[in-house]
Amino acid sequence: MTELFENLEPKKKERILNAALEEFAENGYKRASTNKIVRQAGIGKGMLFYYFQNKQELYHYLLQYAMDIIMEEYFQRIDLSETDFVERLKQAAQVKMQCFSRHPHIFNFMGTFLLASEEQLPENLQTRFETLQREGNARIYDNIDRTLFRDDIDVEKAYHLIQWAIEGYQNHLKNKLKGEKMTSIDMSYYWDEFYEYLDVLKKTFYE
Amino acid sequence: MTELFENLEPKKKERILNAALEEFAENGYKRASTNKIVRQAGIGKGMLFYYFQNKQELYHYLLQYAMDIIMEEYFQRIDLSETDFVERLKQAAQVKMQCFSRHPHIFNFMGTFLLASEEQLPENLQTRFETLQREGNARIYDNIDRTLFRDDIDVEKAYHLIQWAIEGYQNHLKNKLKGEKMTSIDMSYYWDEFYEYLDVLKKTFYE
DNA sequence: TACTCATTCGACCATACTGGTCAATATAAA
DNA sequence: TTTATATTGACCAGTATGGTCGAATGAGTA
Repeated sequence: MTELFENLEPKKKERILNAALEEFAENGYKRASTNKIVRQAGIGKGMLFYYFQNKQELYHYLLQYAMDIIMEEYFQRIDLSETDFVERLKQAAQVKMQCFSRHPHIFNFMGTFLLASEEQLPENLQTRFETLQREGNARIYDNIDRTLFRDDIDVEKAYHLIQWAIEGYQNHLKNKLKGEKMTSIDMSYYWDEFYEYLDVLKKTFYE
Repeated sequence: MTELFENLEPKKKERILNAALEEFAENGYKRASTNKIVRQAGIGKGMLFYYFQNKQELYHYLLQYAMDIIMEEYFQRIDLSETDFVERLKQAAQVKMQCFSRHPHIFNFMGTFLLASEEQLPENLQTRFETLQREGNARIYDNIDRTLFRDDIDVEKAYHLIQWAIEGYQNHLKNKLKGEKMTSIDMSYYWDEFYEYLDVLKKTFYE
């Protein structure tokens, strides 16, 4: 069925993808409205069900699509040769930001999916998802130089605390910038602030 | 209108409160269903609109109620004489947990309210809400002994990093225990683990 | 031109649920 | 018995749902 969709003009395809990702991101699977999606995408109702058999097939397609992007444009680009944990996370944050600016709805979509886990996935998607999680973990923890840490603390705990702190900053920023147009914001200020926080983390957790 | 509700048998009152808090917590204001609330509370549809003029009045009542509880059973019980920042947050976490076990839906309800901010509040609730926020901040940051921190880092940044890290642990725990019945969990293990994380924070951020 | 076949649309469908009403009761008090 | 209060759920008009389908359009071809 979906070959029809694949062969669409890229612009139209993207409009539909974005509309659908956004709607599912905001409302989860069950509550997302196909009516809103077609309205937002600027196509007739019939087309959506011409490309996809039903709402569920569309959703599964989006999941596959989102996982592919996160794998290829985020996880795979995290530099495993960087052995400094904080630097690794710094680089990961940069790559994530690039990925986000190219695909603004992907992360919200995945976030809603993770939070809700509303419906059982078919097996291929389920295993794909588990692979994704494993790869994500590996890209953060593999090949880290543990000797950088002060030796009076548990390194595993340090990993977690640093990660939580960084996620905290990112959430804090997301809240602060909520509502503002991303294009009109000077990000360099926030990157600098972010780096300052990272320096504090290094100073405190490294010896 | 609400005096009728206030004078209800406590058990019935509580059933209605819990049903409503849960429904609004899960769905936000607009999507919450009064039908589900009455079904869950085990009362007839008519009664809800006998106690409250309409959905909105019910919602505002719940907001007031939730804010009162958070103020009196959470914020006010945070010990301002504890000047050690980490210890302050530790004690706050304990008090929060007590409050949570007495009122399991309050925090989810407030969380959804904060996240969505769907509708404009009447002035009295709005100012009440701002007071609550101010008090919450004060209870965390007032009368902290800043000299405990190592002097090669910015104390304000340390505040934030520590707070984010602790929130991170709490979220991590919430996810981990999601689905499990709270009553069947041995919390003492997780408290110990939590304290270990706090010790790491002290070791790293204090001098 | 005439015929074919892939696209595209949106009115339409049965179904479900919404917040809120109200006439009918049950219960209790006087 | 009368009066006042509590309680119910069938009912209302309105909205939204996922999905269908006949008709129209357009492109390519013979």
